[in-house]
Amino acid sequence: MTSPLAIAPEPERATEQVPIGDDPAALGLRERKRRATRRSIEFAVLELTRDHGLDQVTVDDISRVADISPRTFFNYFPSKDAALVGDSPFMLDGASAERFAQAKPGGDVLADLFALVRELSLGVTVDLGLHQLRLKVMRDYPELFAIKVVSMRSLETVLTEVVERRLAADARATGAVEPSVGAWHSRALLIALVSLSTMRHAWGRWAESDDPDSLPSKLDESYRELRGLL
Amino acid sequence: MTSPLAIAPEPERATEQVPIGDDPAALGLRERKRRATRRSIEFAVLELTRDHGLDQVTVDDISRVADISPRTFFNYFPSKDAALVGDSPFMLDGASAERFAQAKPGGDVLADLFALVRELSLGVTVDLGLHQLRLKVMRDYPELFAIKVVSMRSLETVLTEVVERRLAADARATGAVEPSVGAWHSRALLIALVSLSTMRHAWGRWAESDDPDSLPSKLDESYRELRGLL
DNA sequence: ACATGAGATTGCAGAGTCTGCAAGAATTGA
DNA sequence: TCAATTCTTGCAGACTCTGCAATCTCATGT
Repeated sequence: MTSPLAIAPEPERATEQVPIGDDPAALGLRERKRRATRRSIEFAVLELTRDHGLDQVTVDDISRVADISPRTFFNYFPSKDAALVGDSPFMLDGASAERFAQAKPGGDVLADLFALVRELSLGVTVDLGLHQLRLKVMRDYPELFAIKVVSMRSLETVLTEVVERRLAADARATGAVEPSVGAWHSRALLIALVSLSTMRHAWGRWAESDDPDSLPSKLDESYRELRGLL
Repeated sequence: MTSPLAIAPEPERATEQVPIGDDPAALGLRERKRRATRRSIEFAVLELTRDHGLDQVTVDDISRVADISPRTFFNYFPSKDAALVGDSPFMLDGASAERFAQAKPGGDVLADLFALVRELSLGVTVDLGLHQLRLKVMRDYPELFAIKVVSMRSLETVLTEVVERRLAADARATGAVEPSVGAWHSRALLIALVSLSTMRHAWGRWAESDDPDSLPSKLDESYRELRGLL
């Protein structure tokens, strides 16, 4: 074990150089090859798992199928698990986060947060085949959900931070002086956690469904159900 | 990797023979030794981590400090991580679960569930020294929270199942025919997830605090804050 | 007290994950 | 085409974890 739960993707490749909308052909040969390799690894690990079972797949197997050396596998993923679960479908970009953090005060923070997440989910472009294969495998091995959840841990941090900023801005605007900074943090954390579990709920139902485009609507449903709970 | 995330404690030791209230001396020598060994392993891994860092601790080190063979380590814990995070403080026992599942219909499921969890948390008897050491280490390495969360995955399953039974019983009693079984399951899952994230919230604040007995009150606070959100 | 069996500990061999390093191959930009 | 950069690969090595079989310890009935 290097550090427990090495799941996050590679330590941030430089995205600066890559053309924004990641056009198909506008990419250099290097980047295209890299993506292809990454994809073939993800396919390999999923197919092998589907066909032989979660515990029966070794990095050697994966590498053989993906046609790379075992060493190269670890240039792409920090662990076997990471290749299995893939990246988080939710990626908060700075601009949206800023907009949320500085929305007009007095609004419903939870509702706004969900609107934000929903918007992000619209931008999710999944590789169809990969996506469906992954969902199928995850249905067979629910343990993977847990890994997936852990891989979203960074999202928890980011969400908490942005909610905290929002709460602070709100309070500043309305003049309502909340007790302490700690209280805001606590509240922000709770909001983030509840949102995340609702996202997880939606995500799970999305995984069960057969419509890869239904994530936003699942999010809506889960959010509505959440409000109904209370 | 055997199965990803081997974190759950040993495959259910027979609890039948052990005197109910696990009295100190009433236990056989065997059981007492076993507990001592387990404890010394947990201590060893935490102390080593505190002193040398999460990534610098090997099973060999742990075994040396705990004075057992490396092989024996794995007789007690399925993985290094498992020893690090220890058992879940929440353990749903059959009787309480049953009582919850069959409570009078029409009640507030979420509230009842929290009452149940709160009650469980009262029964948590933590080894003071171990507990505080663990919290200290977890403060230094927040990644461990993620592992802890994963280790509570079984709780998610159990909670969902019991909530589902409760919902079913409720509906049967009131005659209100919910659409489908799937809807119940979905609802139960959401309730379980939201409860878990609130528990996690409380747990985190408990970990930050210095009062090892404050878990129930933290749960109350988090629950109240949750209701305030909506 | 003693024999017997169930349960625990240990060493060993072996499979598997993951890292650092350095040499060699491919891509890029000028 | 040349030089800089970036990738891939093989190799050695540290570490995690499992199955097996020998040995030792505790529990139990007589």
